[in-house]
Amino acid sequence: MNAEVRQKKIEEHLRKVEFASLDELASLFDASVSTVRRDVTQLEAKNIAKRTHGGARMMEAPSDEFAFSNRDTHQLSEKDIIGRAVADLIEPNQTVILDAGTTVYHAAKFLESKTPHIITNSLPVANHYASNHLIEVVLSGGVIYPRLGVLVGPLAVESFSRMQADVAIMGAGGITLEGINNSHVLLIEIQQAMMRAAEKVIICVDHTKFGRKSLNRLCSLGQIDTLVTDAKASKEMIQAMYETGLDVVLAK
Amino acid sequence: MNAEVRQKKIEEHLRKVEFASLDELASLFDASVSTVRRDVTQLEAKNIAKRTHGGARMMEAPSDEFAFSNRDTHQLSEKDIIGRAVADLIEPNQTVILDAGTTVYHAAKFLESKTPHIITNSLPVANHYASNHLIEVVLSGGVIYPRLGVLVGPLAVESFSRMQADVAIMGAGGITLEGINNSHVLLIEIQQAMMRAAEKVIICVDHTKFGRKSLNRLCSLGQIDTLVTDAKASKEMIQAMYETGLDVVLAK
DNA sequence: CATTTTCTTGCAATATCTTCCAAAACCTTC
DNA sequence: GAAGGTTTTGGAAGATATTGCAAGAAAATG
Repeated sequence: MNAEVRQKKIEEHLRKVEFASLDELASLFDASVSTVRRDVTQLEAKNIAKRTHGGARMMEAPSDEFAFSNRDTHQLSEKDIIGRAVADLIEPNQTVILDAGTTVYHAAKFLESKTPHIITNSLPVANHYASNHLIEVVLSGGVIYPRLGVLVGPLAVESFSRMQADVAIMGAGGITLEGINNSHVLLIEIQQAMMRAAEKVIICVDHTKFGRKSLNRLCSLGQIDTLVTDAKASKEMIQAMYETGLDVVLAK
Repeated sequence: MNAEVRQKKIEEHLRKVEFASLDELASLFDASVSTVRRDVTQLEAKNIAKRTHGGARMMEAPSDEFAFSNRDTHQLSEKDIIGRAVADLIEPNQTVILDAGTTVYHAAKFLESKTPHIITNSLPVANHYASNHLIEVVLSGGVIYPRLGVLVGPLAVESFSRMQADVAIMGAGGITLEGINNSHVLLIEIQQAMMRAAEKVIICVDHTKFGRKSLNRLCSLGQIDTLVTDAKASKEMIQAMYETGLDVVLAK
């Protein structure tokens, strides 16, 4: 079997089972353990999977965890750094749309001092401000998508189509020179409504999202105003994006 | 079994049972006590669990951070009794509107087995079901009213004016023979929209609400179908209400 | 305070990983 | 299609990580 095909199959399988041992993968796709180990190593380089001792785990975009009980403290601080940089871009008392990405959630934590008006479809963000009397939070309606705590569906889209905001702060599943992607179809429509409702669009992603293509296209780079990421992001891609006229902010 | 898989399973198990002994974990996942001890140590390092002598405890007890949920602990068991009685009135798979009252919140906890479709403007109710894949929850839009975690305002009213449901379960600030009252002006409009959206209206109040007049009138007794309360409620008033044709349920 | 349970530490057995190499498959060029 | 080179594959050897066990230390129990 072709290496590329095999890796694709491994990826598919991991998407289904989340974990798999190398033995399991080897027998499943009729290759030696050495071979699937190499495959998984390559998948890891592409940020698709994560190698573990004896197996591999799907690299679910960390934005997929509603609980935000993030295990990876290393990346958590990175997201905090990005979050702080995003908050620096916001003027006091602006109306800000926040989407449901984890990176965006971390940005939300640093917005408090700007006393913004917040519009969001993220339950975690809403909960974070729910007991704060000083900050007005508007929650869009919608169906709760369990794992993420995001409000989705027509009600959510329609809510945003009638809003007006100064800035939209959004996450993404992946970013390439061709545009921005998100792995969840349901979120695309909402994010597009958010973009229409806001005068300025800020995308914040950590470096692992660079070069990563997800299934669904959100928009081209020309449709956003500012990109905020951390210093580990690929220098070449950042340079190339900067040359397209995009305002790129490297956090910290 | 893979170490990572095992730790994931331990985490899941702990999320369910909150506490677990090392022996229990060891036999459950077919590993030695030493191994699960090391696992739990790692989970502790990631701030997921806390080690105790002989076992492990989940780090974050799922708690509701909203004011009302711990405000009245003295009547908590009474509200639970009412809540159970309300849940008994619901058929499986019905579409149920839940408002943001504390008594209603307690009813929500007992609805799980009916796999209802839930429509609500209460953040605590939404959070309660947010991670449950089996139950569909629609959250209305609106502005968050901080202390209570209720969604209010035109967006909320409008959301409900476009919904259709089998039952609406609502709380109240006070109830007399002349009708039902609520102290929060903002909620009245929403509750009226809820009533219009539902075929059947259930009001649940504990006995302290009887004879209590609040500032704002919600509706007359004729506009609701069922009243659920506890056994300490005034016998005379209940008898009088029963004679008007209202279906009164005494919980317990 | 003695007994029991659990914890820590060190160690040996096992499993897995890395690195290297040779065989096989594939590609290029003639 | 043959010759020569490149890539991929499977496996072996030593390095590393994980696991289970045992003995002494620490903590809980009554």
